[in-house]
Amino acid sequence: MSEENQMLNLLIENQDGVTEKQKKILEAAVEIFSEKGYAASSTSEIAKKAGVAEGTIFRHYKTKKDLLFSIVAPTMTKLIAPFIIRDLNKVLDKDYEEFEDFLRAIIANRQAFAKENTNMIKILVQEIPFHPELKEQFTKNIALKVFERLKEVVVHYQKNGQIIELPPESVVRMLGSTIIGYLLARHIMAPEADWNDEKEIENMISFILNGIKK
Amino acid sequence: MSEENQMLNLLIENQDGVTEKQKKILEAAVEIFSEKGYAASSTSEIAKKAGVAEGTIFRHYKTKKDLLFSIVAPTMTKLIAPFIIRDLNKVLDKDYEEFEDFLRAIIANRQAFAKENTNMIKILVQEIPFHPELKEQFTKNIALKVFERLKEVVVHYQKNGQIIELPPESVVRMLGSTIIGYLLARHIMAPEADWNDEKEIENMISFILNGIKK
Amino acid sequence: MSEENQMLNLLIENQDGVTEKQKKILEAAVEIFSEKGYAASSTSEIAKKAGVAEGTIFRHYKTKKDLLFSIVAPTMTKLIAPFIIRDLNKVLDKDYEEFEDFLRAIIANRQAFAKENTNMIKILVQEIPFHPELKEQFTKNIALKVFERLKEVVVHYQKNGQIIELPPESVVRMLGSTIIGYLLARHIMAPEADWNDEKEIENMISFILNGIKK
Amino acid sequence: MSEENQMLNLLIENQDGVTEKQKKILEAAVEIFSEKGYAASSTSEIAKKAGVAEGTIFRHYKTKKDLLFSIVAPTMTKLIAPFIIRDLNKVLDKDYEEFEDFLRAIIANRQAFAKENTNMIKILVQEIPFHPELKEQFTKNIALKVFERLKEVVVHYQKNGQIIELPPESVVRMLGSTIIGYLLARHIMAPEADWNDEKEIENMISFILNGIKK
DNA sequence: AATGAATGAGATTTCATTCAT
DNA sequence: AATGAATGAAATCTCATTCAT
Repeated sequence: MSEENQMLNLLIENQDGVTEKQKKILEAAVEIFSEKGYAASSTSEIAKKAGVAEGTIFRHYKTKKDLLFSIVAPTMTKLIAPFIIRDLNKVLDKDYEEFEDFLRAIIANRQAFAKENTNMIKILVQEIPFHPELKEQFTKNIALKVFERLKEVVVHYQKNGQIIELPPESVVRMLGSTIIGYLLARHIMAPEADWNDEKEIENMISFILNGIKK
Repeated sequence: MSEENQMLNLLIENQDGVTEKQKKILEAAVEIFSEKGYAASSTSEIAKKAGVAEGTIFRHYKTKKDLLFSIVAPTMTKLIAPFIIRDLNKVLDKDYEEFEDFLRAIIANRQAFAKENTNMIKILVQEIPFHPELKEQFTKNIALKVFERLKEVVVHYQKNGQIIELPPESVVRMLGSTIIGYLLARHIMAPEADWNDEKEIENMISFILNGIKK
Repeated sequence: MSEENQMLNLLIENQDGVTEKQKKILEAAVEIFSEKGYAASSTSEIAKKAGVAEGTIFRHYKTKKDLLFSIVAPTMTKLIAPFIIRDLNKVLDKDYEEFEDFLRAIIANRQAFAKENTNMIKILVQEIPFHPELKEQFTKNIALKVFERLKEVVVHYQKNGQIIELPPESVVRMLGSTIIGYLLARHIMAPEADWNDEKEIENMISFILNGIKK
Repeated sequence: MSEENQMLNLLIENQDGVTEKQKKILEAAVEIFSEKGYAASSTSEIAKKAGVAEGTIFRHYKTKKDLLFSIVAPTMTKLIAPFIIRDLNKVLDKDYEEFEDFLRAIIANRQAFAKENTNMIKILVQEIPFHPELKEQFTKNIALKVFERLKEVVVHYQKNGQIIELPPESVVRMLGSTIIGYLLARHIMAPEADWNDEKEIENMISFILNGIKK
């Protein structure tokens, strides 16, 4: 389980004074929230799975919503966005000569991320639409920041003549759709199907670069 | 409101013996489910919005889950899939000479669908992951059927030399990702942003056909 | 029990659409609140004593506080104040020639009231200090109105030379202290002691009129 | 604050081995109990206000009720009653010639007491009715003793012809009502109103002595 | 068919109290 | 002595569902 929850582990390590029980609570909550959705999960079930008394949950998190937010919010603000930015910086710094190499790198990177954070991603995807506070944080801390950075990347490769001169926002959106679409199908919607990742990714890169016109 | 719920209206018309109250219940349920999610919606709120007594809901639908299913299931089995298939048939029958025209037609068609069924789509997207029965129906009745039909279309255009010789499954998936990604962003995630649909769609078509390589 | 809760009965009769169960709930609540105080009373105990399910309480009163307020607030605004005013009006209209007769009448009247509303008075006395909303209502609807009216009475008897020329506010306060002090001791603090009401009241009247100086 | 809690300070000084923390706990408890009532106060809130850990309270007081009683009981048995008796003795010893002077002295004395012990008085008044043990102590240690002593005083002044020949119990009760009624209004019920103490007291004395008959 | 009061199981939350450190 | 994490019993409250009218 622990390998499957990279973000959660970082989240726990990142705070100090987290007791063993608290850790168990967070782990149980992530598992149950991701499986049933926040609203359909009961604190008593979380307590049971965590092996603590129900009261213990509320000693650490004032309300059930608090528990959700203390999982989701720092994951967005402290973990996801910074990591993505950092990775994009690496990419820009190393200055992949070829856009194709950049593409391959970023897909591999996101693929690894999705694999290691399936549950957390499920929670984000499911709960953000229902909690305006989360939606706002998501927009401000992830969507906009990552979008901006990716636009810079695109402009960079447009300048050195490797990418077509479409509006960079559109390019980013289509890039995003394609990659995220694949990752959702691969890890969230049909993880049990048997996928030939390598080939799928090669096809995807070729699609992105050349389209499907003969 | 009624214009925004094309599927719901068809759903209602398609059954006979649907009373006025039942209609109100379904309308209220769709609205509330899509706004808060199934698990966080209460039957009493639905009753209030529908202007009926709490008991009336249970006269028509044995359980709350029944209510959800009687909205979602027939929408999938009787409405969405057949419509898509029918539209795809139209496309094949009319034999759009150019794949680009086909693409343009199908995007316009799905765009119209998304616009007219925002709430229903939200419910589907949110609830399918949590209800295996729905997931199965979705897979069997929509995903597979549509996928199959689209594959035929792709093969058709591959045969007449307009589409590249990638595995048709991959082509369909990438086509799907790109189009669905756009529609979700456009109608579900950020419907309030001001979009220049025409231009976005042109860019998308050009991306699908030619990729982004210069 | 019913005879001991005149105000409660009026309260119930005064509203329409009060079900049998609701009546039982109000009766049980008044009894338990007056015995243990609001904060120390549990809704489950009230439900048990009322012979209803706990949920039934919350169907009629959104919160426990709501239950308290729906007992206390209308008692103050609709029952106590109007009744006192009405009685004082009777007094003024009948124009008791002698202040002493007025005094005797009002004491008898308040004595009867206290006897018939012990529980309700206990609740008022105990809870008003802890709930600003109630305190405000009490001040506005009872204290001030009754005070004003009593002042008029005092002025009336001052004018016709039966009462000394002290500031009427002070006279009213001292009158009030004496009478309320007696009633609280008699009905709330030591109701089980054996009281010779007639004699006590005569002494009190004589005290009020002549003081204790020989 | 410390000046406002004379009894509390005496209470603390009167016991030995009272640690600094214990003192803080008692101070916090008095403040919170008087503000919200015993039943509505939580030990955790008291701990927070006292600046100690939650467990620390229970190191010194076995239960929450213990905490209440260790504030209220000794205040009644060791402090209030002895003080009143002592003051009354002073009065008798000094042999105020005039009953009026005695009255003035005792009112001033009680006024000072009320001013310096508002919170403690609030707690007594609120909690005694709900705790039979406290009620009994109050009756035995305060009510009866003080009552007895006051009766002696009254008899004394009746003998030397300054007080009317009513039953001394009634005289004491009416004296008590009048004075306590004023003090409660003045310090507990409407402390924020602006009072002209001197004048009020003069009126009260004149009322007690001469009644309100012209 | 429709109502809406009533139910009771279960959800969230509070809180006095215990106990290992 | 002091801490504060942990407990679990009980409190408040919610809600799908039933049923008499």
